[in-house]
Amino acid sequence: MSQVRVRFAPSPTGFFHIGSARTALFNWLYARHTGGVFILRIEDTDKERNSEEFLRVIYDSLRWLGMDWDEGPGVGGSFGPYRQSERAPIYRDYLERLRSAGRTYEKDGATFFRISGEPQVIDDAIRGRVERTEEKDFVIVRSDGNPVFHFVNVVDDLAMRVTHVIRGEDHLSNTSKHTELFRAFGAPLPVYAHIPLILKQNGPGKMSKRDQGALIEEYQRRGFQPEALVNFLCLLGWSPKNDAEKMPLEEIIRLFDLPGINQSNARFDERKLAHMNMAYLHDMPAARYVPLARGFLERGGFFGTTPVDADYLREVLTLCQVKVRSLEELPAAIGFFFREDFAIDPKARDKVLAKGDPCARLRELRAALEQADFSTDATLEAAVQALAVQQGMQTADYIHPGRLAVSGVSAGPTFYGIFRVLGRERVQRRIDRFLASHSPTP
RNA sequence: GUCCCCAUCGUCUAGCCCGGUUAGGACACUACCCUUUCACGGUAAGAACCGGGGUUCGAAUCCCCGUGGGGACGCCA
Repeated sequence: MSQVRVRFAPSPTGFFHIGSARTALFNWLYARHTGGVFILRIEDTDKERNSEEFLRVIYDSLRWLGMDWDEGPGVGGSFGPYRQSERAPIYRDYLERLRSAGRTYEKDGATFFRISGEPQVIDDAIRGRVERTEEKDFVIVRSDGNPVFHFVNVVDDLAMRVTHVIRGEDHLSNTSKHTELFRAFGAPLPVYAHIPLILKQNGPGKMSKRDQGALIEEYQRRGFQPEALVNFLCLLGWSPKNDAEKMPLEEIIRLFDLPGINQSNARFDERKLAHMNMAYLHDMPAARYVPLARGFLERGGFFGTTPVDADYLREVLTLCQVKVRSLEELPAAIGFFFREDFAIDPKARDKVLAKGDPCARLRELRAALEQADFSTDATLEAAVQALAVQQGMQTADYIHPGRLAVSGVSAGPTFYGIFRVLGRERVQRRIDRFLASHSPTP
């Protein structure tokens, strides 16, 4: 069989969303799996609703997710141009073929296609045999002279020698129009593969651009890993059948195939996506994680104009690496490492202050820290344990007020790690400040 | 309304094609362990074959009918 040629054909009429990304991904994966060609074609025949901004979002999102196209805008190819708005002469030629075959007629200024009315049968790669009979002639050229989706879609698939049409199930009912056209051109049908839809996580219906968590650029902005999103997305409607979930892209490409795609719609679950993203973050080597996190924080203006010490930042980031599900949680998680004016969580404070004599413990801790070895977590732990034994206290009696005094919250990375990274001077200063504002004594 | 597609834990799914499983995994949830926090990690528990008819010794698996869900019915794509 000849080389597989698939295409992703978005129209730039809105932001790029999860459903489109998954359709693109399945096409891309199939092309890479088979050694075929992945074509990007822009379906911009609706002049009213197109915008250059949306077009840019499509390119950016595809690139961000790592889906490179072999033919299409920017890279060219033998079957261009790849924007439908630039293919008018081709559509004229094909229209003429239909006209001379007596398959068109004019009405109200528009050009209609005369259907055969024969039952249209396809052998869908995912759904099997599907039969549907088209009942009405339909418009292929609007009265303003612009050709319509069904027509240009088929003409381009024909002209671009597309072998497999992998698209959402919402097109299944349209397929009878398309096969009518293919047959009118005397052309063989491509292989159709109608993939299940992604349903919104709350409420009925398929996911749309306006739904929570629907936009790809949103995940990019929030610091999700594109590999994690790709991994999550490929598992929505497809399974490697071996219980594997987190897989390297090469593995996904190797295992991906049309028969592995299931037939029922899948509901989007942001919690599972968050978990996948966390898994990617955790497994990332520091050499990659640190610059990535740093870049994200810089873009968000986290450091302001203050220069950061690279070594200190690396310590902070690696200490907190296992604490975040996505990079967007980073600023809140590491803020206290970079500023003295961090807020004290009132609930945590009330809880700590309610038990025993935390201020006395803090004074003891501060004094003990004078001699403590800050070089490793273990030496700090030993120092605090020795202090507890000496005072007849629990280490927890020091840990909880200590954590609150230096970070303002009750949760975070390991207590000793925070002290080690912050360093003696800063820890003592924060304890002093906490004591000054929270001691019951005058 | 007409037509098309689909149906396993709350969610994503394996198993179905080629009938015989304690119906498996993951997310989420719960408990315990670890860390005297939280998270991570570990262990355990709960949790599903939409309903009804067939076929069969035997049905999640094959067939039919319901029901439910989704989609399409534009001079949108």
